[in-house]
Amino acid sequence: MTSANQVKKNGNIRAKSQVKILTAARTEFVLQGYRGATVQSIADRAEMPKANILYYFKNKENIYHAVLEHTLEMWDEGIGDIEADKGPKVAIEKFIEAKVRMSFKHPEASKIYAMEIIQGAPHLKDYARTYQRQWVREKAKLFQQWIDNGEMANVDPVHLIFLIWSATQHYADFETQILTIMNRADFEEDDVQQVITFLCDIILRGCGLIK
Amino acid sequence: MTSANQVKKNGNIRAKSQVKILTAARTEFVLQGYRGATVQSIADRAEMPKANILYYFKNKENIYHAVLEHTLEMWDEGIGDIEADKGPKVAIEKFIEAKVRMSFKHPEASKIYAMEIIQGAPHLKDYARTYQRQWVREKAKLFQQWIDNGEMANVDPVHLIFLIWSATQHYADFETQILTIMNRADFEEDDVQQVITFLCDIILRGCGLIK
DNA sequence: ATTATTGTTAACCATTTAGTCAGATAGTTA
DNA sequence: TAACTATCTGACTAAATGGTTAACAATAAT
Repeated sequence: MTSANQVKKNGNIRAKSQVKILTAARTEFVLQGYRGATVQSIADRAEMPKANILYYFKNKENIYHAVLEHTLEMWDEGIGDIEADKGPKVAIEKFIEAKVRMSFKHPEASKIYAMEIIQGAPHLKDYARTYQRQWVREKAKLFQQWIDNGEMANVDPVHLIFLIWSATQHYADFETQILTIMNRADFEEDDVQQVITFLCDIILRGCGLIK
Repeated sequence: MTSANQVKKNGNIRAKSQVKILTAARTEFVLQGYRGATVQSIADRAEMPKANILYYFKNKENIYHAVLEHTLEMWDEGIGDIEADKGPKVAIEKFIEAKVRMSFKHPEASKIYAMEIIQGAPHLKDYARTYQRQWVREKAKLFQQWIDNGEMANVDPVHLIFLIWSATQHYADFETQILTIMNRADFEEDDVQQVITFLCDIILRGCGLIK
């Protein structure tokens, strides 16, 4: 057996175990918070002995860091960028759609991030924060150009970004409440589409981009 | 000394201690979550011995319940109702303003509520949930009437309520992130006013209520 | 076949934590 | 003053928790 295959086989067990652990951990961290999630509860959910968990991750904090990192990566990827070349209407539409789909597809990711921020982002490194500031600055500048060109109404670009973030993430973070209010057990594709339509409609009109 | 005064004096110590404890507890619960906040940490913040805390509240869960209850009461009061008699424009304006002011004035209240919902509302009794469903139904009906009368654009009333909730509460829950992005240490009255203006502007236009 | 590496697990330990309790102190009433 | 009640607090306990260790099992390399 070649060296490459060997690494792959070992790596497989390792990778599979880690995924299993991180999946269980993500759920526990959402359900119980950082302190409330115990290594034992993660082990139970992953159906492994506790010691096995600590064989793959040195300690609880490392598990959390891995979960957080994975979450942020996925979030970044899934949302991608705002496409500047097709004008504000398409840009905002695409962005809202991406964020709404992300919220319905991976609510736990949004929840973990939300809890982290609510508690004052104690585990988030500075680079994550400054990176975000940079991102917002950049996009705000883009919106401002469209405003200056008369392509959209004169609304504060930074607050517009906050509005889109909050309105879309709400469906992930407040899932429980929304399901209760709508008297539903689960969301379906129709619901997702309806939210996208609603938000695009109202925000685009709010920005003077339709009608 | 009369019996009334006696009760008042005893009640004063009791009441004052309880307020001190609940204030400290609220902060700890926001910062560390339910499990992360220890009775000792609450005691430290309240500058009392731990045993004294447990003299006034039978156990940790009782402290949390008291915090939660107080939070919900305050939230209800502060927001009040949607005033139906002056039409949709004024109603939405007033509602947004009340919610934004609340978010900036009592961010911890919103944060505790948000964390509770994110984790699946494990401590929230059914009455709180069904009460909310009732509230939303009622207000949605009101919006629907305005829509049917041609007084505002045809937007989904329930999602409109979600939008206003999310957009306003965002400034409380994501305080940390927003301050970082805006590169500020604190919010000032001007910021509050700006948010109110921005949100009213964009949402009212989104509902076809201005321009 | 033997050795080395990787994975698995029960048993154990030190520390933290919620909650108890008995006794001290201060304030109130008769 | 004496009895009574509310407040306060250090010292304690039982359970839970994060993490270690040492022995064992499976797999791969030589």
